Amino acid sequence: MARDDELIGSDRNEQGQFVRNGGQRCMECPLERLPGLHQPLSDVRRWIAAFREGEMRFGRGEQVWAQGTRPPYLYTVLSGVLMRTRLLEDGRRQIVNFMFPGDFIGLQGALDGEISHSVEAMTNVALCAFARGRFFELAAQQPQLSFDLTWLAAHEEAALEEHIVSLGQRNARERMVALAVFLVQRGIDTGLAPDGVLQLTVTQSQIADMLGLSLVHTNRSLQALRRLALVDWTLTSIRIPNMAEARRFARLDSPSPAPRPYI
Amino acid sequence: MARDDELIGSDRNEQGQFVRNGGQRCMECPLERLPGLHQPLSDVRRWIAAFREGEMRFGRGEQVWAQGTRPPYLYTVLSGVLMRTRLLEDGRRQIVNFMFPGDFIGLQGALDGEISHSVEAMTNVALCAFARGRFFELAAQQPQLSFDLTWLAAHEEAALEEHIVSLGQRNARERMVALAVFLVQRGIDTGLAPDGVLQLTVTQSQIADMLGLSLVHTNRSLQALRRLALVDWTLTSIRIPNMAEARRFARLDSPSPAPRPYI
DNA sequence: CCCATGCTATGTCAAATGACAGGGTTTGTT
DNA sequence: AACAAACCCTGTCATTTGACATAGCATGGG
Repeated sequence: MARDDELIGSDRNEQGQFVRNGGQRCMECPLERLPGLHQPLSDVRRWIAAFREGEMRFGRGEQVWAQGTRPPYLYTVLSGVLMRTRLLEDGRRQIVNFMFPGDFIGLQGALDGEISHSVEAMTNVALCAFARGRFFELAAQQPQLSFDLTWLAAHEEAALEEHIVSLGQRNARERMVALAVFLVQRGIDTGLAPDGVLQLTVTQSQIADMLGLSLVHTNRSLQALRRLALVDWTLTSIRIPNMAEARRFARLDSPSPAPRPYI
Repeated sequence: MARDDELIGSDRNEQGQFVRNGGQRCMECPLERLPGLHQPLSDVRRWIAAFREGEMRFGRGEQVWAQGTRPPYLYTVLSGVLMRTRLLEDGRRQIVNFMFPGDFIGLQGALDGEISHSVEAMTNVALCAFARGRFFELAAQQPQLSFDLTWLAAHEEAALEEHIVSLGQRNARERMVALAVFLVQRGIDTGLAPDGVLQLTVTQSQIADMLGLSLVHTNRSLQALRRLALVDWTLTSIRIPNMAEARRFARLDSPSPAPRPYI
């Protein structure tokens, strides 16, 4: 997992560390090297560099956003993995989706007041921070970026759609395989799983909250999948011995190889 | 349900009727009167009028888009209700979401090649058709529209998020109530349920496919809700006697009253 | 070393949900 | 009247999933 230790910390927050900086570091953006991303043109990049406010860091388990609040910043994920969760009043929790490097956090926050979900870091993460108030400038001045943003929104929508299909139509084991395939694929695309094994700490309780299953049933299903040699999912890693077979088992379509833009 | 009979039909399709026209009818757009929509400025509207290609009509049950194809047009819903569905190879079907007047159909289609879902008319519908190929012009020339599009995408995302919470955390009855509240609320916002009762033909089999339940269990749960006087959902209408109580039962947040933009 | 903590595993029973089969009702057609 | 189609309802039984209780197993701190 992204281990970003050399913190240039300045402003201490109750959660997260803010690193104000003019943006010249954009020219050595960590997203440049990632296989699954397509790079912005250099003048667009200059504009992004001027737009950004600084960098933010959070440790595993820290909340980046809290449901029902009004976020001051929007972010692009520079490194690490986060999850988007929703809480019901009675304590039930649903994990809605995941964010990998290159993903944009905050469309909802940009346009509405309060956000309907929380965002929590699953690993140590580094985020590129933009001011929420200046969001409209982006659409007005940079049609390409606005287009990219719409692209990201549409693809996020497609991912949620897939998740809905899982929850609605697939049984416990199929759901797990579908989720594992999704995560590993995103890991490969963003350079977090170069060898096809995603090193990511996910507890069974988190898996349960993603898939809408009880903890116990999650445990049993994981064991079954391990026995079937379909998915080997431990606390710290996800391994899929045979990707094609896993896809077939969960009745997943073949992956779409389109490179993602980022901001 | 929208009964648009005075067809000025010209081009007969195997499904749907296309009405080519320059767009002067935009100035008497049926979306103008709807309570939940916020109207575009008049110069933006003129631009939309020039952008649009014509009008398309479909009857209940007809497919507007088929999963896996490459749609030539993008649409804004002028009247009627549609649903977005996904099919698994083995025949299982998941209904992903619904489209009401003012909704934009096609972000995914605009940006990718093939679309991952089908779109089917639940009533007779009229759609405003835009050419897919000219989509980028919109972002480049009309920042306000591009912004609105992003707004719609973000809110579609929020709706799917809510749906995921339902499927993942709520039991059968709660899911039904949540769905009923969602549909009736959208009906009220778009003028389809002025008296709080949504006149919309939905079969129990469709409800089952939205909620990820079996047909039989759907039937029983519907009856239970009728007995509890929470939701009275018949083949042709949805009535919620006490909205506040229904919301409490399904543990739904209060509705966000933000008016939607449209294109 | 002990202890606390957080996570995974297992057993037993109960509740929710699904599968199958069949009957009833409405509506439209001949 | 007869028929068919599409939908809704009900009974019975099987399967999946959840609830609760408990045990095991690492890891880290004193």
